[in-house]
Amino acid sequence: MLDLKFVRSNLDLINDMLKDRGYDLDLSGFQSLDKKRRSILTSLEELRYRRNKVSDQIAVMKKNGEDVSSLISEMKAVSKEIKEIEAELPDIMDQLNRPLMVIPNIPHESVVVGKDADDNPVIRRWGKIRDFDFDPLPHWEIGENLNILDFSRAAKIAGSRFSLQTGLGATLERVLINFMLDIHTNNHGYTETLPPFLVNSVSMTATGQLPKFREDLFKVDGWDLFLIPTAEVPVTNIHRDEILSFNELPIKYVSYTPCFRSEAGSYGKDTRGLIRQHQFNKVELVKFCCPEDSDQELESLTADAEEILQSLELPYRVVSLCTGDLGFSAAKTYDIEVWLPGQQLFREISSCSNFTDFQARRANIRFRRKKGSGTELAHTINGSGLAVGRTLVAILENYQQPDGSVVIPEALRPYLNGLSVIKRD
RNA sequence: GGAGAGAUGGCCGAGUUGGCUGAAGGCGCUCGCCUGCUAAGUGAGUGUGGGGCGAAAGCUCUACCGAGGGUUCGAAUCCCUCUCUCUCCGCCA
Repeated sequence: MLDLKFVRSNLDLINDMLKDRGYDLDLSGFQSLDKKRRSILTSLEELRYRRNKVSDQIAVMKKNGEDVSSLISEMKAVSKEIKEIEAELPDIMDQLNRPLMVIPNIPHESVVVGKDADDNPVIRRWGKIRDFDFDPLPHWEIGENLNILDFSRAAKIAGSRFSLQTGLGATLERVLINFMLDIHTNNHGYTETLPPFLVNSVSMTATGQLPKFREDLFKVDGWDLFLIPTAEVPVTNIHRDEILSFNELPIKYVSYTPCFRSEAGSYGKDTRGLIRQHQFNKVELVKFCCPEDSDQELESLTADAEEILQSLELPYRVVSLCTGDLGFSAAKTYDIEVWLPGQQLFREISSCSNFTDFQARRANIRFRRKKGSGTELAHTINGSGLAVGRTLVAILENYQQPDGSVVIPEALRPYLNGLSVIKRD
């Protein structure tokens, strides 16, 4: 959410921004509505002032045994008027908030103006793309051949877009989670957290999933609970409605959670394999920092995520999302895309974003530079470090051998009692 | 699921016959003084959101004592609903 005062006085800028992002939003009534809000507020507060004053007066007069009946009947009318004006306010606030809740964040000045993913500039590439002397298979064939991925039984248990991993397929997933958590806690200084996997609607609103993206979420019937689409939601909400102290910033959390997404609107897309699932595992990095540091903190968080791929020796590239591809809450986003030789494409494996104060304003996450000074909104940054299932996919496809076996990356072998290759049973 | 108790400022904790209590007192914290270090002592300050005025510092009004309603001229204090916490029982990993 953007600042009401900022929007009020920068409507032209906002409109240009919306056009760059490809949004169609009419904000023409905004200023007059806000003016109305303030005039209502002013008259309301004047009436309250009178009521407070006279009520005190009544107390004193009563003590002295004076007659207060005329004042009371007068105040009765004032109170009635206050109530009537108060009743108007929620509606006005709602009308003002509705556009405010659906205006996306303002892109960082470094973000390229563009239409869609084709306009995303590639920032850097890492690793050498392997030359295969055979036709590399997609991971679903590798996995089924090795008996570690079973999509048909997953469909029987839960339906499409679910997966069942067995034997080393399950172990590898678990080991990858540990591997990522170990690197981020030991080498990068993140604090590990294990949050609730279901959250209430207040939390979902604070991080921006609600009200705009309800159809992407799984809701628990009969409860005010949703399955989290990413650990970003519970972890960012750790500090909702808090005032952090300057010297504890930046706060850095790493969190493994399963993620649940309805993938509404993606029918027919990536229907095969582990790429687009209703449930998947992710290790998420979340930072809270002060405004002047957030650009740099995004860079370092992205580098922290990249280090996982480097350790696993998986080739990737980093792209910077253009205005048309940028997510709703983000001011700037780097997507890390891993190379998948079985499909001959780069596939997003991490999305690292600086939300500036956009999430913090909704979630009411502030900090104070020193005792007695005012509060400021913190900046929030997060990114995957990494999507676990897609990392497994990348390993299967990049490390596959002509005989159908898959070599285990060196860095993972200590986690697997030295196992160096997954072979057919 | 059943029975009971509670929710006040960064923390602890008063306030429950409704009215100078945005909130006593204590702790913590910040700034100053004093004591040649440390400890102790001492003075002052120390919530957030919103509105108005102001270039700013600031001044002023308003709201907030778990959340939302209600009663009343007036509510932290009374009534209702909800949420959360704690204790006991039941159940369970």
